[in-house]
Amino acid sequence: MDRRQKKTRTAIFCAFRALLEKKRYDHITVQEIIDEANVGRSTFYAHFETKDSLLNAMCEELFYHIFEDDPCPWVGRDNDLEKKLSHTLWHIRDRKNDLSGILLSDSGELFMRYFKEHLRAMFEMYISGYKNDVPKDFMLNHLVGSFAEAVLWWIREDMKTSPEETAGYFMKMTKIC
Amino acid sequence: MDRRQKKTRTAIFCAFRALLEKKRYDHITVQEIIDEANVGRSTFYAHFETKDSLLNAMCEELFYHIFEDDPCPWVGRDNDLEKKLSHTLWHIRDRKNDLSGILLSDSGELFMRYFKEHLRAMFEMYISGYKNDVPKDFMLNHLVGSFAEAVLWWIREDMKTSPEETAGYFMKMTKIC
DNA sequence: ATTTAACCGAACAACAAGTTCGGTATCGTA
DNA sequence: TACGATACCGAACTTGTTGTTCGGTTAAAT
Repeated sequence: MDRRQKKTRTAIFCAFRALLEKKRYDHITVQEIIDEANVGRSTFYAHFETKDSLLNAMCEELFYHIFEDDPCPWVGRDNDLEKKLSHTLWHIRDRKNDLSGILLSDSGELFMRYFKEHLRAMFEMYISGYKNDVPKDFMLNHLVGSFAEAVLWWIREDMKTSPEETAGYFMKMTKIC
Repeated sequence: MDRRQKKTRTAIFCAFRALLEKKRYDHITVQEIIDEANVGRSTFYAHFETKDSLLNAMCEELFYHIFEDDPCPWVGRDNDLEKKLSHTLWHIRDRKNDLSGILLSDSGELFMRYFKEHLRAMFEMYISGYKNDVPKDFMLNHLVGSFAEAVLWWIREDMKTSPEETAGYFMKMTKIC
């Protein structure tokens, strides 16, 4: 990939992130993005079809690193949920700078959607063998929703507690062990 | 309030809801709303400053009925969380027609934000006396997030299970009793 | 050094937001 | 029933956004 392309792409991503911390997604204009990024109008549209495409592309790059870059060292070894969650939190901390701004922004829900999709896949694998009288997808929604909340809390607290401690809080609130 | 105003207001609300089931909030134009509602352009702006104002107004009307219309018959009597939650679910079921479309829509997160605000106030009251080594606001986020997920699941299932049964599922996943 | 490809930016058409205003229809009330 | 108030209508207009086009410029790759 051409150096210029990478430069433009990251400039647009950075500008977009910076703007998201200031205002809501649907109030941001392409004009503002290219001004902030110092990029020509036609260049923007050479990279992304629309503002929505930009959103998608950024989410994919962002969450790829957290969930798919690393082949889950605990899968197949043991089935300790707390360990898995800590592991995930470590990855999230690695991406702190990229993540915290947008997840805490006015439009955080947009990114949360992608985040939850990945979480869902993770928990799905874990609870496949679990048995109680609560419907499977109820459990899944519950775990995904509450863990996502935990991550948000953690970011808001500037990640002062350790990944292990934070995962511990989650386990202490959840009846599944 | 003038009959004509009420008529216009509800026509706009209905149109807005109908459109939300078809497309995302930020892709809906004022033009589409007034076409769907059969209302003049200037009339729309006489009622609402912007599309965002419309969103706010609709949320307020919607969640008012669920959370504030009824003076919480259980407050001060006992402290049974499960009862409180069932009670809330009954109210939600009353508003099923107005709620389900928008909460399941592409822009459901927008409404969820309001919904969670109310849930937060509700849980806050409940856990004020509760003690364990998990931070208070972590607990609050956890409960709000996971109960919101429970409601979404319930709506998606077309509310086939009873409010009591559904609240029971929630309690079975939550370590707080 | 040369070729290839990305970037620039001005100009443009299509469309959306929000305002204004004179005219019409409907409401609440006497 | 009549009358005054007021809500609604809709066309026209300004301003701002989107997405495209194209000829010229700059920088990467080899």
